[in-house]
Amino acid sequence: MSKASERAYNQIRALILSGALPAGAQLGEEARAERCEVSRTPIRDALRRLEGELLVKRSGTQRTFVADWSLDDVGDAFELRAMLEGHAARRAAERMSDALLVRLRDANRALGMAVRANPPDIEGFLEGNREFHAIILQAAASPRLAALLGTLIEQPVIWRTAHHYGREALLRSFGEHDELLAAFARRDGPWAEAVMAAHIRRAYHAYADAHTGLTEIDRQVAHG
Amino acid sequence: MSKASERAYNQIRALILSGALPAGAQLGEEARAERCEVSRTPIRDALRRLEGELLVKRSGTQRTFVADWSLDDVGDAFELRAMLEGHAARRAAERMSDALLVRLRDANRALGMAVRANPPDIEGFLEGNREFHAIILQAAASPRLAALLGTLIEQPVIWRTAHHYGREALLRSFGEHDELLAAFARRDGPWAEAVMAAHIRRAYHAYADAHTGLTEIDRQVAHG
DNA sequence: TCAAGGTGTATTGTATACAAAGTAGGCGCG
DNA sequence: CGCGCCTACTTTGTATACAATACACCTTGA
Repeated sequence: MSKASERAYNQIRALILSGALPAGAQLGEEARAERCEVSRTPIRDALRRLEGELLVKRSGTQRTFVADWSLDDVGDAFELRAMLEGHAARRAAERMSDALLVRLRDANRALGMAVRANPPDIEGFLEGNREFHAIILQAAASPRLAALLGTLIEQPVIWRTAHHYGREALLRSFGEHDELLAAFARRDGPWAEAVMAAHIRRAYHAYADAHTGLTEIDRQVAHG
Repeated sequence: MSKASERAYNQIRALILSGALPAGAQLGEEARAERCEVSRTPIRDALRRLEGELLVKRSGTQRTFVADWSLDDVGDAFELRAMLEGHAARRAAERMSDALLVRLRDANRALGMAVRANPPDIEGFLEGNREFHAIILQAAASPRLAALLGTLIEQPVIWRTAHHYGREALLRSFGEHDELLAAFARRDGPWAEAVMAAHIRRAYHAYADAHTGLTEIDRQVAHG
C-alpha cells in the first residue's frame, strides 16, 4: 500500500495497540486525517484494513470505533491461531525444502542470541519470532491460509505481553522452536502440528495468567 | 455498506463468479466505474473487499486482476473450510440453545422440501444451505471465526457446482445436515465436528470429480 | 539487431468539495 | 412534566480534479 495509506494505517494501528486510543473510542475520519496530515481518503483505506483485522468495529451506521478485546476474544483468537498455525506447521513439514530449513535454523539462532543477551533483547526476540513463523507460513504454501493468519497474528495486546516475559519464558519459546525444527527436519507433519499447537496454547496461557483480572486496570492505564 | 459501494461490489462479484470476467483480466477502476455508473471511490472500496476474499489479486504495483483459482486453490479453500467449519460445529454443539436448534430444524426442513421438489429447486437448496451454516456460525459465538469463514464460504465456482448435482447428491447433503442436527441435539461437540468435516470434504470431492481436467474448458467457456 | 533510455499514455493515489445520512439538543405540544 | 418532532451540527458517502507512478512503445546508439 502506498505512502499515505500505509502511514495512516501504521499510525492508527500503533495508537490502538499501545492503548493510546482506548477501546470504544470513536475514530472520526476527519479528525484522524488532521492528525495524520493526510486527507480522508487514505484514512478510509486504513480503517477498512483495520476493520478486516477486527481492530476497529463499525456501528450500524458506519461510524468506526476502537474494538474492545475481552479476554474471551483473545482466547478465541489464540484458539484459532493454534488450529491454523498447527495446520500450517503440518503442511510446512510435509513440504519443507532444505533451503527454507536453513533459513528457519538461522532465524531461530538469532532468536536464541536475543534471548540470551543481558538483558534479553525483546525486540530481537519478537523479530526472530515473526521471521520464524513467517518462514513456516511460506513453506506451508497456501496463500489462503496465509491470508487468514494474517488477520490473526498481529494481535492487539499480544506483542506487548512479551515485554513481561522473564528469561525462562523466552527460553521456553526458543526451545519449542527447536523442537519444531526437529519435526521439520524429519518432515514429520503431525509432530510439527502438535508442537505448534502446544506452542501457541502455552503462549495463550502465559498471556491469560498475566492479564486475568487486570483488564480493567489495563484499560484505565490506557486512558492515561 | 452503502448503496453505490454495495452495488459495485455485487456487480463485480457477480461478473467474476459467473465467469464473464475471465481469470487474469485487469480490473481498471475507471472502466469499472463507467460500467457501474458510479465514481471510482466506491469501486475502490469494492475492489478492496474482493481482494480480502481473494477474488481479485493485486500486482506489485497495485493494479487489480481477476484471481485465477486453480484446482489446488479450491482444494486449499475446502481444506480450510472443513477445519474451520468443523471447529464452528463443535463450538456450536457445545453452546446450542433450544431456540437456535429449532431454527436449524426449520432451515433444514425447507432445504429438504427444495430437494424433493420436481425438478429439485437448486436456488432453494442453496438458500437453505446458506441459512443452515449461518445459524451454526451464529451458535458458535465467535465473531473472529465468523470473520475468517466469511472470506471462505462464498467461493467462486463452488455455488455453480450445485447446479450439476443430481437429486441423490442433494439428498446426501440433506441427510448429513440431519446427522448434524442429531449431534447438536445431543450437544456432542466432537460428533458435530466430525460430521461437518466429512460434509465439507465430501462436497469438495464432488466438486473435484466434476471439474478435474475440465478447468481449461471451463475457462474457455467463460471467455465466451 | 539488441539494448538502454526516454516519452507519451494509462492507471492508481490523494485531496477536496459537495451530498446524504445520522445524531443530539432544544422547542413546542399534549 | 414528558413525549415527539424539528432543526442545527456532525459524520460518512460519493464525485471529481489533480498528482504520482507504472507501463508500453519508440527512438537512438553501438
